Amino acid sequence: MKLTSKGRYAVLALADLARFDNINPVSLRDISLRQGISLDYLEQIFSKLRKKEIVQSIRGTQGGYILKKRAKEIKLTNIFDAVDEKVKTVQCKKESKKGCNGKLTKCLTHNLWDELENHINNFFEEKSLEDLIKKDTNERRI
Amino acid sequence: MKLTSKGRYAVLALADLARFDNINPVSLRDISLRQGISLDYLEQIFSKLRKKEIVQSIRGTQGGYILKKRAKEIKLTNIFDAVDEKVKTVQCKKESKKGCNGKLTKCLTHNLWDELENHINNFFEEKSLEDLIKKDTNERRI
DNA sequence: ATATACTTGACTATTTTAGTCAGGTTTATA
DNA sequence: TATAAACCTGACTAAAATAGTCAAGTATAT
Ligand code: FES
Ligand code: FES
Repeated sequence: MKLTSKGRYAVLALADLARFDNINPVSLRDISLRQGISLDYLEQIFSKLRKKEIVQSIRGTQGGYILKKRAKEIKLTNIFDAVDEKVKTVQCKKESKKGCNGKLTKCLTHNLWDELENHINNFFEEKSLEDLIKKDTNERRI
Repeated sequence: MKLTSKGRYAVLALADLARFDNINPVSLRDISLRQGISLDYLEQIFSKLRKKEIVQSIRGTQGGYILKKRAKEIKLTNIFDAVDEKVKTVQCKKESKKGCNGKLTKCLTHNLWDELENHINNFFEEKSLEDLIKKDTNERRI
């Protein structure tokens, strides 16, 4: 059960962006250098973030990205949703009445995994980008 | 971020085992048939569970496995630990002082992922096998 | 003009997962 | 004591997912 680097990078890059956002657009090149993430990979990620209206792009020289919403309004849920990082604990299709291997009833552990999924998603619903940069500023990191 | 089937199967198989445990040893063949898990795969899993003293094997005809501890005392944590299903959210080594890409300080998101890891592990610490079969018996499933 | 920086889609190496397979050993029971 | 049920072990492998790379653009501030 692990977090993929796509999700991890998306949040990291946005946290970086959020810190410089108030001044100028931030170029992916800068984020790439500061955070050690491949530029090409960042582009893939930001393309998705833009489509979900989490960031806005500004083209041309001195261009870059800015947040499209306030940091407080961007929850981890929104970010993960944008980059298709999803939490999946059950094996069956959740909507279906059928169980794990096409059985007629849900398996012994179905409810447990469902609870787990909610438990994790709650965490993502609660945390916003703002929480991240607030905490960080206190500790003075780069 | 998803649960692997090794972890899912381990818990499912143990839940099945726990329900019949009071009478006779339960053979992997039975679990395999009831839960639709490959016998060979189950053997791999139970070998690990045995090494961590979660189950005990009884060889020969009419043999099988029984729980080595009370269902109440077997937490999901113990099961996941046995089968090497681990929660991994940070990219860096947790013990090390260094950050994500060998940087000198921890990255912007390190604390966040660490919180997440704890959040998930708390869930596993709280749930025992007993919780699972109790809940199930109420609902009469197979 | 031109360099900077966004944009897109296809492609690929690596790693992880989810098993399979073969060849054992042990022991209850007929 | 023969035999079949069931545990035991390690090596192997196909498929899926991940984590990128690469190529070929377009837009715009200076
Ligand atoms: S996880 Fe849903 S039925 Fe098994
Ligand atoms: S996750 Fe630990 S430093 Fe980035």
